Amino acid sequence: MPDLRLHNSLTRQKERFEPLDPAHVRLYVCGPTVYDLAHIGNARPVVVFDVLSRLLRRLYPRVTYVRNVTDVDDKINARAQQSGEPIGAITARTLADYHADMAALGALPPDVEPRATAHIADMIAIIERLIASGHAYAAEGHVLFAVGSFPRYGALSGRPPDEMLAGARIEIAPYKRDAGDFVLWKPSSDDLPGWDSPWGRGRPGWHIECSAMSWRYLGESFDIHGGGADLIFPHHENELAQSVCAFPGSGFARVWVHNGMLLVNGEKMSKSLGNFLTVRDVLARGPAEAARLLLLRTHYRASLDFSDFAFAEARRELDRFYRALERRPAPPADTVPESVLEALCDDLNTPLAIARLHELADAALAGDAPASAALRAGGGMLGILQQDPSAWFRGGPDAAAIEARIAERQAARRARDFVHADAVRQALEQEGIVLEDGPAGTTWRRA
RNA sequence: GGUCCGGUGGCAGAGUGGUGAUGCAGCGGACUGCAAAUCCGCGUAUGUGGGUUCGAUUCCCGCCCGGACCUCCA
Repeated sequence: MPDLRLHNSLTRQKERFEPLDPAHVRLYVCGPTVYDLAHIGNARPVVVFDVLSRLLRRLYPRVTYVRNVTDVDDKINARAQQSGEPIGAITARTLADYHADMAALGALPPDVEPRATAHIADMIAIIERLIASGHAYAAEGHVLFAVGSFPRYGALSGRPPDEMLAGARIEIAPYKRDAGDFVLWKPSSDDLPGWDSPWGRGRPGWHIECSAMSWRYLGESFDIHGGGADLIFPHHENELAQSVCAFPGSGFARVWVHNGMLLVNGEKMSKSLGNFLTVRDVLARGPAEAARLLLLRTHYRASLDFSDFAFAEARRELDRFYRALERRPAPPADTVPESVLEALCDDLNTPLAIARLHELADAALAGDAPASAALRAGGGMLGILQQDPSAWFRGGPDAAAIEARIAERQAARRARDFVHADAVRQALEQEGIVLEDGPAGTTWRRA
């Protein structure tokens, strides 16, 4: 079994992964803020960390994967105000949609999916600890984290605190001691969600929930913290500062893993730019499995330019894999080939793992049944190639009607009426159905 | 402006201090009634200028280009 090596954003180096407790690996990933449909950029970390969790489960006896749900947030409040829909309804509906979309992309649910609103007491407990230890202060109903109290502030994002503020385009609230201080707790007016606290009725700042929920489910120190690269600053920097100051001596997350951004036409996909493509949009254009493969064809830390062309290409690649599986049916096997495991263990090199799958597909097409079994098992590590090839090629409605027309063509061919036979072929081709004549008869697939 | 990341064939995309993976597309051939698929074969790439080295795509420096973060963001 190869050693797992991961790139740690904290050290900016690839390091050998050594769990705090080899009997129990703990992973925390930042999840969605539930106010709108997930876009394909939101799906990238889900798919990436799904692969990481599958790999960890293969390598270690027990893994706890926590992914939070942010269900208290000013974007949610704004959405509710704008549409008139109650906050609870928005978050419940959006979370259900999120679950459906991520399941369609083949992502397994995390072990724990805690919601921020269910952990207000944990957040208050951490804030109290921070105040007691001099790392936070209350001012005008707010509680702020004092960045000056934490010398290592800026280490994760690589920004010395003073420089960090020079170009910041934020208006500095007058009650802040230091321009970089950030909100742990803020007051809520009556029309906004709020909870009673030692500082009055209010709601949490953005970062504190992750400190609270990771603490609650994984402890003061855990192994891996994941999320999008855009979260490094300020979210993860702040989270790290809060947690380490609240629990002195703890290391918080040992390894920080960040996925690169998804681009559309060379620009970052983001809600503010309005150029986002929802997972739904993507699923309407092609198979979910092709979307998943597309997300894994690029190394997770690199940026990935989403395009229809790449989506179609991913689909053709899957055609090849499923063709190999169909030609050489293999019993289910869960012996993941070493070549695939080795690629994944090298900082989750999914593009290389996919290249290794192609080697197996070649062997399977040449008649090697064990290679076919290995292909399916290796695909399983990536969360692909688990469906029946027949469903991949011929799934969907109208199968019976298509079969009937193929039979009609076969009759024509037997009668050597090739004009009629070709007319049927062409008609089906117009409908996106490709026929393949072989020694065992004619088979078909959707192009 | 500050910090960081990256520039590999037509496209996508890995690895590597010493003959440059893999896929898609393209071309030629085999196979096929015709196709499709498959198989065989072919071609084309390391942004740029220096440095280190016997040798650099790989390490170092400058430059150019692209992107991210510094504000909600996956």
